[in-house]
Amino acid sequence: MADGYHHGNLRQALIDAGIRFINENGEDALSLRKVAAECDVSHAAPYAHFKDKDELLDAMKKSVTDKFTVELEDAVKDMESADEALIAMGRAYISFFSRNPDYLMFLFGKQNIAAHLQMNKENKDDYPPFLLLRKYYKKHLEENGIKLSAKEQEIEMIKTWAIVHGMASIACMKGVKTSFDWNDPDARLIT
Amino acid sequence: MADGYHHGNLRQALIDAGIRFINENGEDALSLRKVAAECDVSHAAPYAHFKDKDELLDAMKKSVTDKFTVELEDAVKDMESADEALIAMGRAYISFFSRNPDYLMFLFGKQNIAAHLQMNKENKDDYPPFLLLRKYYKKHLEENGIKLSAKEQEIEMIKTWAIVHGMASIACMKGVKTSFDWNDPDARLIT
DNA sequence: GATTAATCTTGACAGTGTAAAGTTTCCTGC
DNA sequence: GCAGGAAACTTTACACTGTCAAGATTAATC
Repeated sequence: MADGYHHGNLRQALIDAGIRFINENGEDALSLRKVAAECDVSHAAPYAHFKDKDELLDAMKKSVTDKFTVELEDAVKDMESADEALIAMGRAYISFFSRNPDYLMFLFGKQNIAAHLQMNKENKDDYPPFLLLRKYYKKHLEENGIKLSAKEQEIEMIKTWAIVHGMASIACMKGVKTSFDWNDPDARLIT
Repeated sequence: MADGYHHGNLRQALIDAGIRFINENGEDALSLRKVAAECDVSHAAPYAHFKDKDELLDAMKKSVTDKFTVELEDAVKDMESADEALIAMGRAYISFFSRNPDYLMFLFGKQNIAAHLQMNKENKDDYPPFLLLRKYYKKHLEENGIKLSAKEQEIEMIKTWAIVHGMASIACMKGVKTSFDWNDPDARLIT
């Protein structure tokens, strides 16, 4: 069912080829026509599945985000305490982008992560990794008997996310060389 | 001297027009030809001043980085203690990108900040904002009589930078809505 | 088996970055 | 003052891009 005029599953093939392509050549070099060619299909074929280039990029971002979320969930899954879970999550977060530095800017580059996820407007901050953080951060507060106001809670949580996301960002800055070893397990991330 | 065949100061005019353009239309919409047209000059004229589009973009980034650095230095200048200086610097950092969210991805988007700054290869991490942080962080350690190994020092400093840069990044994520007020002076940034 | 919808191809168009060759102006030494 | 060369700019050209419209092919439905 993959031969002949109809491709079979072109939509997914385009997404996969696109992700493979930016891994090898970077986002800038990606063009609709090359992705189409990679799938042995004419340059206008993608328009049967995506409104425009951005819609393909959004689908690719969603696919990468899914992989990212799975890694975070895996890291957290066998941890006994919420504290351990948070640390494991932070390490997985940084590790993911250290291994795939191009993904950081691919995912957050346009900064409208709401666009490629279909976030419902009532609950705007349901970015999956953020949801996971929120869940374990709450658990962490409970387990340690820490009482904070809703506002303080949000601030502390964002600070936790910020340090992790900031480290991932710095780790991905090719121009800045630090003596920091991003995979050093001795470097504590969460205070 | 700005009329006729020779423009006078086309190089700077292109940089300024380019920055103005991405402020209004975003980086994606920027093209060499439009910037050239904005300066009333033919589409190939920029090649007398820049090797290619990337070189113009690098010059624009350098210009934005300079403005950014000035703001950081201004924020720090009248502070008495290094602790105050660090906090002021962090707020100025976040404030700058909160006011100009497009700049964050413009500066760090390609992640090769070494490219648009002429960093000498011996001292790779002399990114101006980073140099400023290093200076005041050292002062902070001295003033408070804190003794750390070189490695610990680096780790703590990166953590400080990470939380500030991470907050700036999150503040710029249009898709993620937090209840965090990025200009709230009560939100302490440095521990 | 005819109709219809989905998928894909072909051809076209304006916009892009960039290179080559030609034109205009400025600058320097005499 | 003026030749000659360097710098700045224009014109022309080309390959590549995203996107649209029209047509061809296949799959799905009744």
